[in-house]
Amino acid sequence: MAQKNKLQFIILGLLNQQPLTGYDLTKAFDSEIGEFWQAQHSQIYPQLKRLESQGYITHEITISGEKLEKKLYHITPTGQALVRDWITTGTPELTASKDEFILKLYFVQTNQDPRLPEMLTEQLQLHTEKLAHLKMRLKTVFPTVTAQKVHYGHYLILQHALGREQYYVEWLQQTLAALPTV
Amino acid sequence: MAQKNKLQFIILGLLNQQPLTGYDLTKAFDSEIGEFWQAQHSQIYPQLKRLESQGYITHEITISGEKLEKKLYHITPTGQALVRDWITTGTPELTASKDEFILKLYFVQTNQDPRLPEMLTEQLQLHTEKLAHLKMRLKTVFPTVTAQKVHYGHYLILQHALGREQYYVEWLQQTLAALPTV
DNA sequence: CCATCCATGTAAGGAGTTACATGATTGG
DNA sequence: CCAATCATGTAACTCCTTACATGGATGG
Repeated sequence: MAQKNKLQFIILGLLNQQPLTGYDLTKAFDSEIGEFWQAQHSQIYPQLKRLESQGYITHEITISGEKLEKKLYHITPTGQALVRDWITTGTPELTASKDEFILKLYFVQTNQDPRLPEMLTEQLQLHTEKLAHLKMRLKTVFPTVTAQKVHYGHYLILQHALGREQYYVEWLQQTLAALPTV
Repeated sequence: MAQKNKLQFIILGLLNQQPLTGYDLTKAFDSEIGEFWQAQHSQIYPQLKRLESQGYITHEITISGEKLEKKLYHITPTGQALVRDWITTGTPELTASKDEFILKLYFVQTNQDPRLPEMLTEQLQLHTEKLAHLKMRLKTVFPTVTAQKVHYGHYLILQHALGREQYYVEWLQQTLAALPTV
C-alpha cells in the first residue's frame, strides 16, 4: 500500500555510480538530487539495511582517522539489474506536485486584494535568490561543454531546475506587473 | 511533528468561498486545486470532523432525493480568521517538489544512451497531452477577460499550471533535439 | 435495469518529518 | 580547544495512499 518505494531506486541509482556511505547519500539529497527528490538520513539508514538484506547492496567498513567506522555501500549485480529495470520501465504517472504559495493565491478572490503585492514580492525575492544560486552552480560545475557531456545526467537536471525556476520568476514578475495600479 | 497540516487550511480556504460537502471538496482536489495539492476523500472526511470539533466549521444536513443525506459544511468566523492568517503569513519555505522522471535522466550517464530517445519521447507525449488539456480548460473556463477578473485566483493557478507545463514540454523538445544523431 | 456517479465513512500500512541520541574528526 | 562537520542510528508521530465497506440517485 501507500505509494511505491521510489527511494530505494534512487539510492541504488546513486550507488550505481560509485560506492557511498549513508552520510554521502544524505548529502546528495540536499544538493544535486535535492531539486527533484528529498530524503532525510532517518529514512536513508533503514532503507540501506533493507536493501542489503535483500541482496541489492553490500557494505564494507572503512576506518577514518583513529576509529571512526564508515559503512561504504556497494551495489551488487542484482541491484544493478534493478536500477536498469527502473530506468527502462516507462514513467507514465506524472509525479504530482504541491505548491502552498500558489494555493494561497487561489484563495485571494480579487486582483484588488491589498495583500497581493507583498505576497508576490516575497516569493519573487525567494525565487530570484534560488535562481541566482542555480545559475552560479551551473557555471561552476559545468564551465565547459565537455564537462556537460561527462556528467550528462547531472547537467540535465541542474539545467532543468534552472529553467523551471526561471519560469517561476518570470511568472511572478508578470503577475505583479499585471496588478491594477493603486 | 512531521509537516504542518496544510490540508486543513486548504479545506478552510475552499469552504471560505462557499459551503461544500466532503464529496465536493474531494472533487476540487482532482480538478481545480489538483495541479498544486492532492488529497483523497479518506484524508478529507476525518479532517472535516477535526475542523468541526475545533469550531472552525459547522455542518448542515441536506437531503438529496428521497433520503440521501449530505453534510454541507460551512466555515465559522473563527475559521475565516484562520484562513486569513494563513494567507497573510509569509510562505518562506519553497515547497520541495519531486519528479521521478527527471531523476531517471540523472542516472543516465551519457547522452549516447540508446534509451534516451524513447524515454524523452514518452514524457513529451504525456506532457503535451496535459498541456493541450490545460489550454482547453483555460479557454473554456475563462473565455473573456472579465471572467478572469471574477475568478481571479482560479485564473492565476490555471494559467500558472499551463506555463509550467509549457516549459516542461519545451525543455523535453530541446533536450531531444540536442541528442547526438545516431 | 443497470452502469455511473453521488455520498460518506473506516482500516491498514507505507512514506516522510522531526526529534532524540551518541560519538569521532578536522581545521582554524 | 572548540566549533563545524562527519558519521550512524532509533523513536515518535504525522502525512498520505490504497483498500475495504456501504448505500442512494440519476440518466439512458
